[in-house]
Amino acid sequence: MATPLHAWNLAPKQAIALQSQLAKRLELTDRIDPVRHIAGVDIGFEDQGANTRAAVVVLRWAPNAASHLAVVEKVVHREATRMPYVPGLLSFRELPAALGAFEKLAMTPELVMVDGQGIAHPRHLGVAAHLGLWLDLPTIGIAKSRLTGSHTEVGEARGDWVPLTAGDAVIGVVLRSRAKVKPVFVSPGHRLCLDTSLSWVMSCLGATKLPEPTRLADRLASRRDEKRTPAR
DNA sequence: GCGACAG
DNA sequence: ATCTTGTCGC
Repeated sequence: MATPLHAWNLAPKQAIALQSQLAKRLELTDRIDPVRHIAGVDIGFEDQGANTRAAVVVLRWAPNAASHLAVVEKVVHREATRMPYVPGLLSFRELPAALGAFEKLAMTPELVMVDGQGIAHPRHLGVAAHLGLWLDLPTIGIAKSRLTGSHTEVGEARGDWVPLTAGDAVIGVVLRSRAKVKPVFVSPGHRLCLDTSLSWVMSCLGATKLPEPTRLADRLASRRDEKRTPAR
């Protein structure tokens, strides 16, 4: 039978085929509404991996207001883990829970930043790209390490960056988001070009290496957060 | 055949 | 990702 247009519990071979099909639908040019809110998404695991914990944090984007980058909504969603971690197939493991979190979200952000790769993926469909297609929202992938592609050394000053390439194609940038700290890998997910993706990430940088949306989602998705905020 | 390999 | 304490440095 034909490969289903979408599904989560797929055998690796089917999942790979689906990624190649979905990648054809990606829009890598800007198609974004005026930004008022930016969401950060990240996934964590509990009970030795048996359960998946998805976190979405929405920040206000108002450059000239006191409420700039203030948190306006937070959501945590848990569900049983369905797939193991397989390099290149991360979205099949993390997206079900992420979508569950978005369903609980009261508002819709105009831009979404995801912890992981966008198109900087073997078949151009990293978690950020896959999520962008599913939600039909502009997404950007910010990964803490490299999955694929090659690059030269990055300058050590905050803001320095070099292109991440795969053959002749530029699939992302390696950005030194913080002086002397391991760089992050930025790549567009959906409905944005690389230049725009990079400028959004840079404009959301705070005092740490991760842009605020992703940093806060990271904290919420992590077990570390429970120690700060008693479970409930 | 031998590495590399987001979270 | 997760298991985990202290410790080096701005």
